[in-house]
Amino acid sequence: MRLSHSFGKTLREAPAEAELVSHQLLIRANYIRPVGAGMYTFMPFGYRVIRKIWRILAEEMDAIDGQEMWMPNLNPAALWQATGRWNSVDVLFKLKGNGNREYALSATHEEVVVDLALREIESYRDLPRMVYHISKKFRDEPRPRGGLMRLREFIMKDAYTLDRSEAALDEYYPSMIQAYFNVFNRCGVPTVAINADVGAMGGKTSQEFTVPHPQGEDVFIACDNCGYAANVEAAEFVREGERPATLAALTKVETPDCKTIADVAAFIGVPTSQTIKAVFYWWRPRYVETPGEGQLVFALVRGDLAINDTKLVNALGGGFVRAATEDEIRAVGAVPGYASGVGLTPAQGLQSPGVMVMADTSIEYGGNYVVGANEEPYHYTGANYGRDFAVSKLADIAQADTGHKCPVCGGRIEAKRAIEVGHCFKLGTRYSAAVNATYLDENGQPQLIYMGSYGIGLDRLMAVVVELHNDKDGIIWPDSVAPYQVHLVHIGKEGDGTKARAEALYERLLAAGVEVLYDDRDGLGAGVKFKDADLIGIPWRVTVSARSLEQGGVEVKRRSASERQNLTEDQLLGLLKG
RNA sequence: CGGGGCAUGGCGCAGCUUGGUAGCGCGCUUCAAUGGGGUUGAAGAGGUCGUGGGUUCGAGUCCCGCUGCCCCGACCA
Repeated sequence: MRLSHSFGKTLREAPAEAELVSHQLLIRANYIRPVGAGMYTFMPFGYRVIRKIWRILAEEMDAIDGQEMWMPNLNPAALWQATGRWNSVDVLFKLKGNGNREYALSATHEEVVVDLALREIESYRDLPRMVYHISKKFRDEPRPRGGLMRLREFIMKDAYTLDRSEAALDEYYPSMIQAYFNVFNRCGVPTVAINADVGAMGGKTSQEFTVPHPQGEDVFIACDNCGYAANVEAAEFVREGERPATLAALTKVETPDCKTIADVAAFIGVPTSQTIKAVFYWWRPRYVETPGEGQLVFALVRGDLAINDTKLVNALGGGFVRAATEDEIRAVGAVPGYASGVGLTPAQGLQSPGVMVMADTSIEYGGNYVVGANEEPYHYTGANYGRDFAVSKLADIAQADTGHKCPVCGGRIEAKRAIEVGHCFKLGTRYSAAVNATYLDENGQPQLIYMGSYGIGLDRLMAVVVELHNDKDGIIWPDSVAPYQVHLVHIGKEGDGTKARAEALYERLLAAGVEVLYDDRDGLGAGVKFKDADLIGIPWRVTVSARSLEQGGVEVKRRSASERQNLTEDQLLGLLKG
């Protein structure tokens, strides 16, 4: 490619709104251009990087018996209604065609795949199968951000496995995990696989592939001692503390202006771990909030811990929660700031009368608590679980954090930020059951197909590569995903004969099958061309100039290194081919 | 959805406090010089100041509405 013919150009300054390094560099170096919030055009260089990642993905998927196909991005509403996700996936883009026909833009492709499986898979002889495709996904994200990090329209490799049984899926699963590590390693992105919440995907378990990064959106828990790693939405930890030997009497004390745990603990003179925090949520079964649907959920956790919403939802068996309003709280007889389970009658379940009181198991690891009196401005001291208040359900709903005890080895865990670049889900029969996708086993009996789904966002992966591979001058692409292998730079003035030599080398490299970006622009100083080369970040820089010719040929420099060496053209070809 | 910020030429910004018909750097065009780290000089092109309304003799500037974009949070397959 001749730079003199390339579409678009590099920018000296990035747009002010670009904050992430990858965002700034990808725009400055002419890889991407913004179109709207969460929408980007991949310029020619950028698209070449996407194609490189594409090829790596295809190779790794093919290596584990994957078959690449291509599914539509426009889906009939019926497909999504059949699995129940038409109304439960909040980020689903919905649109209407002529008349009343409704469609969804593909947010993912479980629906299409399970519908295909329903039609194509008849016998156990048709299993197992693995199909994948690389195409656009559309999600109405409330807040796109970070350039390519979170988009409304993005490119995803999504693979789907169809198996006879859970055991068969379990057997295959590790090869997919390995393929994922291969993909990320080949792209120069070392990842950590962590246990994660399955979220709206449904299913049993999932592994998230993340890259530790200070500006990542995910928080995960890691144990340096044993290697335990999990997303905070799923991370477990050991509750520490003991029940006191003697239980104090329940005593009401006046606590003026004590609306937070810290206030109360300081006022009474106890550690926060000797208090119980009460948090109110409004739970509803579907994302869409309908008046009259849903109910208040009262969540309790020991005062030194915090509640994790996702864990709470899982403990409730699904649905959605938001913070309850003050009116909703008062309606059940609790007082915001002075609330506790004392005096409340816990419901047996979501459908039963009474107040749903969810408590973290941590309240069992302590006692003689300071809790709200449900009366302003009073708290109780000496409150004990079981004697003074009851709960609907004890569950693991507290968020693990730095300093807590590892559930595996008892070591100290740490909370870290990370970017999620891939996710593997064991879906089980979540989708096949919804549409009754079955096969006939050896006995002629219909059995549900076991599914798995496995995604990698190409755009986000590209951004992460840049986050990990750059310096003050620009991008430093790993060879595997670089848009070109060689950045050929010509420096010289008209009539000095250098241009002809550069042109000849360009033709020779092309003939040898080398991917070359050739800076053939006339009249530019060496500084401009070198700055652009550094910004664009192609692995090899090859310079043809009067100086290089005097020294016998071409000057060769790795983008990642500072040394330069002079080689003959033959040596250069040998280097690139070797 | 809650909080904050921004919107002036392709990009980065000034002008707004105190209303008087828009300016700087980069980039772009032309010419000349330079020719190994965003080089230099000269001459140019390019903006109904996001949008709708209001106040005013007069609005980029003041007031109200809307839209878009960015950041934090919520949310997030």
